[in-house]
Formats: sequence, structure tokens, C-alpha cells
Amino acid sequence: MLRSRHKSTTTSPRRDAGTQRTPRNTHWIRSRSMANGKGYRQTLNLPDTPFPMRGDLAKREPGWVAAWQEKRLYTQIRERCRGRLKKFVLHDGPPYANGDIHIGHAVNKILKDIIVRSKTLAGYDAPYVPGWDCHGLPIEHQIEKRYGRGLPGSEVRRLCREFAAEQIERQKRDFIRLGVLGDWDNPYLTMNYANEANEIRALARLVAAGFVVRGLKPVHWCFDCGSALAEAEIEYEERTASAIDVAFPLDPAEQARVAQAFGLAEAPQQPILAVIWTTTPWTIPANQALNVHPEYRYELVATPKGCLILAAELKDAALARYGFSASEVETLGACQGAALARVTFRHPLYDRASPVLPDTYVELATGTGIVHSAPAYGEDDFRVWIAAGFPQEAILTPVQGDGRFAPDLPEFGGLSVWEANPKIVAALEAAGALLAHAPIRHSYPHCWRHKTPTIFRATNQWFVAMDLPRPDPLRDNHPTTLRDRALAGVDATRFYPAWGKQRLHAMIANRPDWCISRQRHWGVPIPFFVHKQTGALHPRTVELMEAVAQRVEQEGIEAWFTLDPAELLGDEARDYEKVTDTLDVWFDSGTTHLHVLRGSHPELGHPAAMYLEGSDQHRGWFHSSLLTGCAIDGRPPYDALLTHGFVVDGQGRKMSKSRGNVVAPQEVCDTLGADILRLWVASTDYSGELTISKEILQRVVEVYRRLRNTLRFMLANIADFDPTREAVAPEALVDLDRWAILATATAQQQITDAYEAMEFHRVVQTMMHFASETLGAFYLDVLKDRLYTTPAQGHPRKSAQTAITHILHAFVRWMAPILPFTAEEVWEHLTGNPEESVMFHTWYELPAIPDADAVRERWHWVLDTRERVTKAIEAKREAGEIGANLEAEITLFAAGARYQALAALGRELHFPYIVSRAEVVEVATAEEERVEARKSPHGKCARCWHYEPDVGSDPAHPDLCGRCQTNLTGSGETRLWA
RNA sequence: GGGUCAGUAGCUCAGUCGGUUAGAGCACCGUCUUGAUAAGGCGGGGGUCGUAGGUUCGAAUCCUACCUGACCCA
Repeated sequence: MLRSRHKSTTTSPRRDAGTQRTPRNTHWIRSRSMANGKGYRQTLNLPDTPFPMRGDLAKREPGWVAAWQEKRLYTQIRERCRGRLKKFVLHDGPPYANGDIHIGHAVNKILKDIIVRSKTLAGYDAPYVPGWDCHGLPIEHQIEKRYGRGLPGSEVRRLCREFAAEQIERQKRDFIRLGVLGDWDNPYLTMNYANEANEIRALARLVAAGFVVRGLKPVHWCFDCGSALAEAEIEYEERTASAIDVAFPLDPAEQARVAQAFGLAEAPQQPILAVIWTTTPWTIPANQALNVHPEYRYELVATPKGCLILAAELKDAALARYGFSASEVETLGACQGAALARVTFRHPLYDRASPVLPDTYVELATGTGIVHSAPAYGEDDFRVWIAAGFPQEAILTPVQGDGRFAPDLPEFGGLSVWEANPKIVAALEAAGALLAHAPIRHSYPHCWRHKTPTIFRATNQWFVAMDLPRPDPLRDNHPTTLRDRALAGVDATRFYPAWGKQRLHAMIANRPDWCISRQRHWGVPIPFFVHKQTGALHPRTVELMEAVAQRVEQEGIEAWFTLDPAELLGDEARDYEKVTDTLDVWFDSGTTHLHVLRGSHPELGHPAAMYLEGSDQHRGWFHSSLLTGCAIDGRPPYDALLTHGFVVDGQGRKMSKSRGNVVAPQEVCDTLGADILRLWVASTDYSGELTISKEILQRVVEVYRRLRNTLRFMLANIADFDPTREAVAPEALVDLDRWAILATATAQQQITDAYEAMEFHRVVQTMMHFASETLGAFYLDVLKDRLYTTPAQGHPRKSAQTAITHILHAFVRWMAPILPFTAEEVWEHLTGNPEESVMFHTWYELPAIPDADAVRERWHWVLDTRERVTKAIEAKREAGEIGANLEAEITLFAAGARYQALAALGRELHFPYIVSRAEVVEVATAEEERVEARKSPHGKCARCWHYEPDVGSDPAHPDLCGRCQTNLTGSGETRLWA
């Protein structure tokens, strides 16, 4: 009597799920009618599953997301991980709370989620608390755009806070949609009062450690804003300016030195003049030095207007500009710029010295090769001045915040710099110092709001000093500089990929002091009181900051701005000025190791195992966190850094609205599904650029389909399998099934290694290869005959189902970090328990296989021979002799170990090659090995489609082979090998 | 202009210490199957390893320059 699979007595929980029977029943009825009365098809154990072939991800994922939130999946995972000995804290770098997420955000969060999930599966306690960066200029700009400028500071702050909160909700929704698991109900926000307070405390720690100093710094300055501008607020536009060549006379006392430098026996009779070229005449009143390149060649040229010093390379163009003909000039001598170091010239308008300070920033693109230096109004000028050892206090700053010269400046006092320009040119001409004057069009920085030209202007700012030795907590308070600590910190950090170390190291080695002050409203205050006369910080600053922090903890940053200094200082208040600067936002996120890891979310812990961000964060968060960590703790707040590249289009171009090549993550989720986007992220080598395009996504969809169908096929073949009662012990498994489990173990090792190394594209490649090659093209293909034709409850089939179940359990975990939605879907079908989650588990422990080496050796030879077999059959197929593989019979001529392995399979040798008959003949040498394929001369069994000599041997079943008779009406066949 | 990095098949990626004819999956073409079927098997075509030099008996691999692109800075 036939045994219907539907009468299976298994007690697996999923057997009770009524919905799962319907498709099988319709299937059964349809196939019966198609069997044309014979009905052999209904005697087969064909695949059957409600797991759909198509994922329909875009439609179904939102439902899964809701279900995860409903059952508080993240919290459940946290509870189950409690007590795990290994902890892995991936500290979230906070995205800026402005604008909807783009593909770069998606890449970042997906990579983090893959890591958190894979670490969880690897047995770590891996919490994940997302965060947002809330203060700062871009949000303040949004508010200015909406409500205009001129709002009171408190109003700006209130609107900014509201705006940031809205942005966070939008971004959060999109992040959750991506399947990212985390504590979304309790994220950290840098604008939470507690965090704001702790940012102030972090600053206090830096003050206490002695790293915070006040100094001048040239910044972009807009006269209309009356404020410093960030680089991001600057636009470059074409502008016409006055280009002037100005002669600086040599200090008479330096005549002999200069003559010697140029190799002259004595100084020439004519005056010696250094000629500079500039497009900003208004900076001339602030001139304090001349810069030359130490290695360039300079010449002393006699002209009708004196002996000019000019760069050799620019000499001809300059002389032509001054209208001198070749016959009028004569080169007297030459020297390198370095030879002129510290030679003093005189200011052309004022009775003041201007020394030569050589530096390599000087270029030969235009001008004279000599740069006039106004330290207050140029970055290089300022840097070279300080580097030469001159004091900041000596820097002249005649230009006021409104763009006018200070009233006490002779001749030009009270004029705006733009009004002064022509007057200064005239004055130079009157002084006989002007050699040339011409308009020039060039690219010049403008304020992005006012569209007016900006200038560089030295202003007082607060800095974190890089090179001041301070007691180091990690070295018995032996003094070290922040730069040295940070460089040592970089060396101690592990980088993925490794080149990040060099990059960060180079940046730290070369960076100037960190300017942490901003003149903005929407930021954490720098709550300092500065003495009105001396400019010194209040002696109790650290203590006062704690008092401010306590107020901010209650009322937010507004507490500082509304604070009456007398409340904290009493009578002293009249001697102190309250600083209204805010902190650079990089300080907010750069101190999360204090105000989040050890503040708002102490369950995370310090230091973090890893920070993971885009490669731009070498300059940003990696950098600022390193500095504050080294200043406070003497070490970085992380053990490892992982960097990913930026997303570019199929041609490798960056994405931009104007190019129209933007791929929005929301759109990918709504059309293809988040699992597809995640699979794209995982399959791309993120260490360089990540390319995305329609075609690339289409390839990813194909990969997904292949994985999904392979899983579906396996699920469909264990529909009636109850592993708790029917699983076959490893030693009793069919040999091929043992091999399959070993092959799975090998793949698992490669996959977990790749996760460990953070190389997710290797995970995808290995999964794909395993699904496509190991399973699809071989194991599962071979298994079909055994699964379909042997008795439903017989050992051969149960052995196969045992192996498939092990494979599924391993596979569903491999894919879970990358394809969480599909993995949970598989998990539910595999376990029948919707309350469960694959994320509650760890990597699957596959059963140990006895005599594994022999199994591997045997199947190595079977597989090695397989390619020869398929080629031999293909040749016959092309010749039109053979159609289906089962029409073929083969003879394998094999030598040595190959012969031994093939012969071991005995009568079952034909199964791995999916032919009707296979025999093996021993030959002496490998050279004699070959494969013969021919069409079987026998009849085809109507049930198993094998061509067998015994088809029809039983008159009761004229269409059946002997094997099928046994399987149908007898005790069923025995399988030991395949 | 400087720092860091990338360029291997139409696409995504391997390629160890320099050593056979540079591999895999997907896509494409052909074919078989119709018991994974909006699937699956088999076979095939497809690469000047970004370009040009150099080192070497031998270079995708090491060196130099250049081109293209990305990030950061000037």
C-alpha cells in the first residue's frame, strides 16, 4: 500500500499549521489528473512548501518591520545575550540631524547592522544604540532660511531644537525600514540636556588637563554677518580686483648683507627693492613681513627704477609689466630665497620694518615670487609669522568686524576695506612704490548668504593645543603632548582596511591646534568667564563649569545664555566677561565616549570595540574622538576603526542631483526591498568606492533569487521531516550526505572567517558559490532521485532530509546578518515558530562526521571525474544521440586512488552522475583514464525515468523498473553511498 | 598643488612569496529538462589585468611616470 506523505505521523509543530496543507493538496490533485491514469507521479515525494518563490520584499518587509517592533525583537535579543562573556560595542557615529537619509547613510547603517548581527551570532553581547548629532551650523542655516536672520538667540535655539527633533524622526523611520536592529526607542541625541551637560563636563576635563588655550586665528569673515564663517559657508565666485606690484625698499643697514647674498663685492648705488604682487591692496597697511620660497632662485636686477629683487622664473614677465625693455635692465646677481632670510625691508607707507621669512608655500604661478605678508589677514601669512617665532600679540589687526579700518589708522582710518583699496593704490603711487597696477578677474571667496566678498581676518578663538606637554594619566602623569598621545593612539588602533592608519597618522602629525570655538547660537556653550583686563580664565573655571553643567542638565544649553554671571561670581562678575562662543560640533560628537559610552548609555561601556564611518571621518569623528580621548584618558576611545568608501554611480562618478545619478535608499526599499539593498552593500568591497546602478542592482536581484530558490527547494524537501524523531545519526548517514555536511562545515568556516575579518563580500561570494555550485549543481541535483523515488519514511530519504536540515540551519544563520528579512522568513518555515528568531541563536554547530578524511577523499575523486562525465555526455547530446542525462550510460576508466574511490560506490556509482548506469574499469596510469558515454539500450521506467534492463519484469507493473517496484510495493531500496 | 586610496570579463569579486593556458558567480549565447518550472542541469563565447616605461630567466603581482575616479586638505 502506498504511503501518502499527507498521512505522516510526525508531531513537528509546523504540521499543525493548517495553511501549509492547502498548496500541497491542490498540487496533488492536479498532478493526479495529469498522470493520465497511471498515477505514478502521485507516488513520488515531490517538493512542497508554502515558502514563496518570489520574495515580494518591497511589499512584505514593512509588515516584518512592524512585527519586530511589536515583539520588541532588539530587547529580546539583548535579554538573551545578557551574561555573555564576550562583549562587542560598536559605537554609532551620529548622523547629522538634517535632511532625509541618502544612500551613504544606508551603507553606513547597514554595515553596522551586519557587524552587530554577525557578532551576536558569533556569541558576543553586541548592543547597538543609534545616535544623532543635533547642534551646529547647517541646522541653524535651515532656521535662518525659514524664518530669516535677526531672531533672538533663544528663539533660534528653540526652533533649531524643534527642527532637529523632526529630522531625527524622519531619519529614524528610514533606518528602521532598512532592517537595522537597535535601541530605537532610546537613542542618544547630542541635544539631550544630559548630553549637553556632559559635553560641558568633557570640556572641563580638557581645561583641567591644561589643553584649552586662547589665541588668534585667521578665519573667513563676512562683514555683513559681522561673523566668522565656516568653510562650508563660503562660495567662490569670479570678482575683479586690483593687482598691484609694490616695491619695498631695503633697510639701509642691510645693504652689505644683501650684496653678499647676491655675490656682489659691494652694494649697488641704486636703491634695492623687493617687489611683491598682491590682489588685495587693503592688506598693505597690515604688512609685517615678506615671504620667499627658500629654494627658488631670486635675481637682483638693475632697472631705471632701482635694483629689483624678483624670482628668476617670473623676472621677464614682471619687467615687461613695469614697461622696461631688455636693454634697460641688467642682472647683477642671484641667490636662493633662503639666503635672504631675516633681511629687513621697510614698509612703503609707514615707518616700519618688514623682514623676509622664507616658506615653501610661496608659488611661482603669478606675481614676483615674493609674497607680501599680513599675518592678520592670511592663513599662510599667519602660520609663517608664528612659525618664525614672532608673538601673536605683535600682529597688527587694523580691520574691524564691520570691515572698516580702525579710526586711529593714519590716512585710511574709518574707511571700509573696499573704499580704501583705490586710496591705498594712490598712496603707494605717491610714495613711488607702485610699479604696476592692473585689474584682474579671479575666483574669490564670498559669503553664501549675502553673496558679498569675504576676507580672512585674525580673531580670538579657543583652541585645544596639540603641542603643549601635559601630565599623561597613562604614563604616571609624565608630561606628553596631545599630538604624541594621539599618534601613539593611532599606532595602537586596528584599522579596517589597514591603510586608514597611515591616513589618520598623517593628519594628526600635520594638523594645527584644534579651534573649538564658534560664534553661533545653536551649539553647546563654552561657559567661560574671562577677565576683562588680563583676558585670563577665571581661576575657578573648572568648578564654575560644573555649576553650569548642573543647570544645563535641568534646562538645556539655554541655561548658560540666560545666566546672570553674578549668580556664580557675585561681585567678581563686574571684572569678568561671559563668553558667548559655542563649541565646534565636532566637539559634541567627539566626546560621545564620555557623554554616551560613560554617560547616557553606560551599558555600552568604554572603550568601544569599534567606530565605523565613511572615509571622510578620518578628518571628522575618528579624529575629534581621538583627540578628546587622548586628552582625557590618554588613549583613543576605540580599539578599532572601520572605514567605508563613498557611493558612486556605475561610471565611478559621485552622485549629484545635477547629474541625475542619485539612487535613493527609500526608492530601492520601495521597489526591490531592503534585503536587496543590504545584499548590494554586503557584496561590494566597501574599502574603496561603492558603485551602484540599475544594472548592478539587477545583478544583486539575481543573486538573491538564486539564494532564495535554493533555500526554498531545501525547505520543500523537508516538509514532512521531523528532525527530533527522524534525524539520522552521523554514522548512519548515506556517504554523500556525510560529505554534504562536511562541505557545509568548510563553507561555514570560510563564512565566519570572512565575517570576523569584516569582509562581507567574501561572505556573499561563498554563500553564492555554495548554493549554486555545491548544492544546486551537484548535491541537490543528485539528491532528487533519492528524495523523490525512495519511500517517504525510508532511511535513504530521511538521511537526505537530515543533511538538508543541518544545511538549512547553518545557512539561515550565515545569511541572517545580511538578509535579515529573508532569514527570519526561512527561520519561521524551518522551525514553525513565529515567536522565535534566528537572532536568538549562534552559528550552527554541525554534527561531527566520523572518518571525515576518507569521505572527503572519496568525493573529491567522484567530483573530479564528474566534469569529464558531463563533457562526454554533452558531446553525445550535441551529436543528437542523447537528450536527457538519464538516457546515458557511462564507463569510467580510472587508475589508482580514483579507481579505488569510484569502485567503492559499487552499484550506486551512477547516482552522482545522474545517469542510468555507470561502471568503472581499472587502468594502469592516469594517461589511460577516460570516460565513455553512450545511449542506454534499455527501456525507460515510467516512475524514476532511469533506463533499466528490468523495466517491465513484473507484469503487474509493466512500466516500472525493479528499483521502483521495491520502493513502491516492497521494503524499499538501500542506499549506502549516494 | 599635497595626503590617503582604487582601477582584473558586460556586472560583483578571487588571484598566496613574482612562477603552468588569469579564476568564480551573475549576465549573455547554445542546449537538455518540464518531478525546484516567472525554476533547474550541461556546454560555450568573453580579459592588451587603466596606460607607458623599467627591474627580472619570468610581472596582474615589484619600481617609476602618467591617465581616470573617490575621500580629505590647500
